[in-house]
Amino acid sequence: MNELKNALSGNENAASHPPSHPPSHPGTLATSVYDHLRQDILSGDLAPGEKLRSGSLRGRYDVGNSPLREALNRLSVDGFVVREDQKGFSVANVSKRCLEELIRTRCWLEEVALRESIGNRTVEWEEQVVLSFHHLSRTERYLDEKNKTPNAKWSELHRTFHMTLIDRCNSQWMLNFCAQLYDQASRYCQLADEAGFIERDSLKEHRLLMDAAIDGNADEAIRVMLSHYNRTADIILNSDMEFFEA
Amino acid sequence: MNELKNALSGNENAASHPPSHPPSHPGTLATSVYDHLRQDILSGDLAPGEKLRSGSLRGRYDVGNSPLREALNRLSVDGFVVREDQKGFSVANVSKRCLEELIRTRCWLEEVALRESIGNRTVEWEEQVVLSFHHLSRTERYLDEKNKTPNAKWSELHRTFHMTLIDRCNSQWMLNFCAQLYDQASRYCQLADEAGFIERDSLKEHRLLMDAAIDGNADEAIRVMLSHYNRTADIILNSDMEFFEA
DNA sequence: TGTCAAATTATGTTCGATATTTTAACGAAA
DNA sequence: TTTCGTTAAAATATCGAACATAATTTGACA
Repeated sequence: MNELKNALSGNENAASHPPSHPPSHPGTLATSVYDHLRQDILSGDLAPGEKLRSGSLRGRYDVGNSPLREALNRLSVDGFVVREDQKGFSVANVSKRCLEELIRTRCWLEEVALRESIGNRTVEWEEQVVLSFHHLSRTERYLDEKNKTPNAKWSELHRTFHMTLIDRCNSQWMLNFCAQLYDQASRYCQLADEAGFIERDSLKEHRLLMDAAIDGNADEAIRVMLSHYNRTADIILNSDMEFFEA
Repeated sequence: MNELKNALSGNENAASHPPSHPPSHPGTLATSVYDHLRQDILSGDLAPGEKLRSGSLRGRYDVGNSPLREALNRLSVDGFVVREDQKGFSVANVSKRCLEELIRTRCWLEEVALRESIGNRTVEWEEQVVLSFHHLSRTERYLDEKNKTPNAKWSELHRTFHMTLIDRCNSQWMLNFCAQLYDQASRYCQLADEAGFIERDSLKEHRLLMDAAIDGNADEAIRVMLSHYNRTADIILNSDMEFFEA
């Protein structure tokens, strides 16, 4: 009967539990809904602070109560969704203060992670870094230059590049934390993008970062990376995001 | 309409999931089960690697399927439970390698957090540190010195002391990460305790840590703290825990 | 205009149905 | 006899829908 379906979807990597960005295979409905919800929150399709009523979401994703609840619970631990006992779920809010805290934390962690990773560098790692940069450089930031439609492929490659840099830090915990912070920051980027983003030469910054990293120059790599993050944060903070201020 | 409500609820974001040790009030059944399960895993009552069948757990906690599933999902993001699509849940495994990774990560994060916290220190904070140490010093490590029955009160105060130290790091993310790592490490401690723990003068170590911290001597405080963590790790690694290796 | 209670809505939970995985049994080939 | 592969049966996980409970709104009344 559906052995065929099984055979086809069979080769899905276990990949333990590193939050891989590309939606994992719809092994269960709950997981599928989790991926979709996460994507919709990340993209701003579900606005910050928005109440997540089970009724409307059941319709939106065409699923029952149980898988929906599972997805929401997982997201609430991730920090994308806020749960209040007896009062349901809502999309996590954003604020300038939260963004500052987020970026600060991210800089702390990635500085350590990058230094370790560079300290443990191998030839394979250097090649991965070079390759992921190359892929990034060959991909357009926006699908449509006019409307600044974000290119999902670029987002994925950008994430891969940054995660590859710290990949050798030798701590799955660290990688998970950094991935979580990356995704949170990415949400701010996408939300700001909606409100008209400011272009800049991010490719050059990434090249500098890569060069320093594969040269084993940890101090320089960290310097470049931190200023890269801080500049990004400044741009977002100065953008006129509808969700900011009060 | 509800602009007012939004404005009011606006500043209560973040703090997503401050894992307070004392079981939160049974707001919902799922939350209650979450607390119990977490406690039982932490204490080793549910052994590492053990399969968590919904049937037996439903009986154990006397609840239905949904709240149980909710609790398990939350725990799986916390890292106490491993979820595999279509194959259910099981208690996270432990290993020497995992412990080393855990401690390494913890040292990285807490070094940053403690330095920041000391940098931002205030009179109130110093008083909190002194007080939490005092409470700790007045509480027995074991309820029963003979059998080395762990004193839950001491565990809670110990956690509070360490969390108070880094409380002023000015990042809820950092505090959540450190709390998560603390709880993971605490699980190893409790498991090792089962297998006969080695006593040591931990109070003296804590006093040194406190003294350096309230003196604003960050370097010394960090030195003491890291050696405290590493020594703890060594003791556990050298204990004959039944769950280690194969 | 303010307060309280009924009505309404939404959330949390239980239970039963369905799909998947695991276990066990059986039999053929080495 | 042992090993391996196949198949049926049991156990388990996932899901949907009805039920119970709590929060919120509505509207009557003072």
